[in-house]
Amino acid sequence: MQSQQSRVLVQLRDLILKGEFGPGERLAEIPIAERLDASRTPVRLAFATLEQEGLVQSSPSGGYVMRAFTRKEIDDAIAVRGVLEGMAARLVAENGLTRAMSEELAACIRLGDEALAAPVLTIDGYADYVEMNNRFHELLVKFADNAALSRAIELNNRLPFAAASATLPMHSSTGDGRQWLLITHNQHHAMLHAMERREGTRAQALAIEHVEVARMNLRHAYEKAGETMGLMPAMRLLAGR
Amino acid sequence: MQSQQSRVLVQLRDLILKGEFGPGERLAEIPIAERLDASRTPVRLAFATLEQEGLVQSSPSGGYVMRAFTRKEIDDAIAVRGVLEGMAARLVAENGLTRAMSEELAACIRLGDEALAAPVLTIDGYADYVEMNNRFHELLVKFADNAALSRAIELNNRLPFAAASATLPMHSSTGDGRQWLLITHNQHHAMLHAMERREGTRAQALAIEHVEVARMNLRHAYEKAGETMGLMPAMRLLAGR
DNA sequence: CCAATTACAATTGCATGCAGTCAGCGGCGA
DNA sequence: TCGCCGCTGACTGCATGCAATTGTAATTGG
Repeated sequence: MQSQQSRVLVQLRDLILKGEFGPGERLAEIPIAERLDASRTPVRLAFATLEQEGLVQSSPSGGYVMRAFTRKEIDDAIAVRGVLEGMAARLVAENGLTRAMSEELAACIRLGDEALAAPVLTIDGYADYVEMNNRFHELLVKFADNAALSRAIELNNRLPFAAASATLPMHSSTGDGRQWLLITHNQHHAMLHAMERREGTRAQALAIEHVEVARMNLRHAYEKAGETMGLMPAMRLLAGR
Repeated sequence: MQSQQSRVLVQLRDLILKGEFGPGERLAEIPIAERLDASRTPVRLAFATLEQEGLVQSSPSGGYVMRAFTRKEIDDAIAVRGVLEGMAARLVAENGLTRAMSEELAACIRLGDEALAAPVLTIDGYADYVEMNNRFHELLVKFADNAALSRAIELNNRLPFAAASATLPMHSSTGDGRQWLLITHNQHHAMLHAMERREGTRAQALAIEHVEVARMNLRHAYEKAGETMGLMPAMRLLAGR
């Protein structure tokens, strides 16, 4: 049995990321404590952590309010992810992949190949791709073997829509979703190829370019806000400009 | 009058960074609460924040213990700072400096010029240089106008010896300390020059190269651990390897 | 009718009580 | 003498009480 505070933290973060609270909304301790079946103390602890993560902000008059995210903030965070993952890819390439690392990444990519093999993308195939994508990015960071880099990427990924797979659902509503997955997956292939050949600069450039699709998805989501809102309730956290 | 929890957080972080606690040492709530003249609650809040910052870690059996930092961790964090500040410099260069920004950076650099003008570096001149250095790096990040980038750099700088001026005292004990300051300050000049001319790639490369001096200082400090320990008590947080 | 002031209710920040748990120490047995 | 077991003391995690402050609403005065 885990502690109350970690349970509350996870559940509260989930609620926030599900768009349960509107931007600027006051987050009162007592209702949340009752809702998560805990006392106010672990809730306050969770707030302190969530403030560090940038999901809530402390109100000058006390207490915490839900943050709003501008489009620029998300876009900037994705750009930062590109630079950080670019560093990770470069480090992996420069340090060289062991046989085991290479295998693990290749196995991961093969899962993506299979998910995209069918001419029409099923829901399951899509879910498989998302999982593969998350795994690939995690492995990349892990193999870079740089704790500060891992921390920076983790912090950055806590922002809504900044993480690797966060913007994937945005174009799934359109017919050409599969096409973009093919393109980004080709970048995965190229990154592995570059890292295996110790081409650090190429691997880095690919990782940086890789996030441009995410930025494009974000742009797309803003234009079709109505459609994406349905499948991504957290969109309401994005303030107008 | 500020809140207890922010006061305790700042004071406790100071104590830690002054090397008050040894690596692995258990940080008991009650003695710390008494020492900082607060109750256990704000101390617990501060621990939660400090854990996010990576300065303390929660013990599996409850409570928190002081973290130890390996040499590789610090070295890696400095490398991450190089990449992030490189991104900042590139963004500033690409977006273009306004007249006011350019002036502010130039004024900052002039202070450095003055501090280094004397043939022998006085204590005051050294302190001026440190302040100028901090300011220059702060301005760089601020002018990049990217919140996610600022956050990442701030988090990274919380690690001991990762921040811009943290490794400066390390070679001040040696006679050639002024020489290295001249070199790094020349890099400041070059970065401003590159940014004014919108040479993004050059500005980025300079910022990345800029941290190599810090890494060298760290190496130096390890070799002369005995000397540096006197003026930087936090060195005891660095575990052997 | 509007604005200002006051009173009240709710909520936060902090302190502390309480129970569960872990660690350290001493004693006992082999 | 060494190792193991049990006990006790302390500390953490959590809940809750209390005071101060803020936000709100109602009432009164202009």
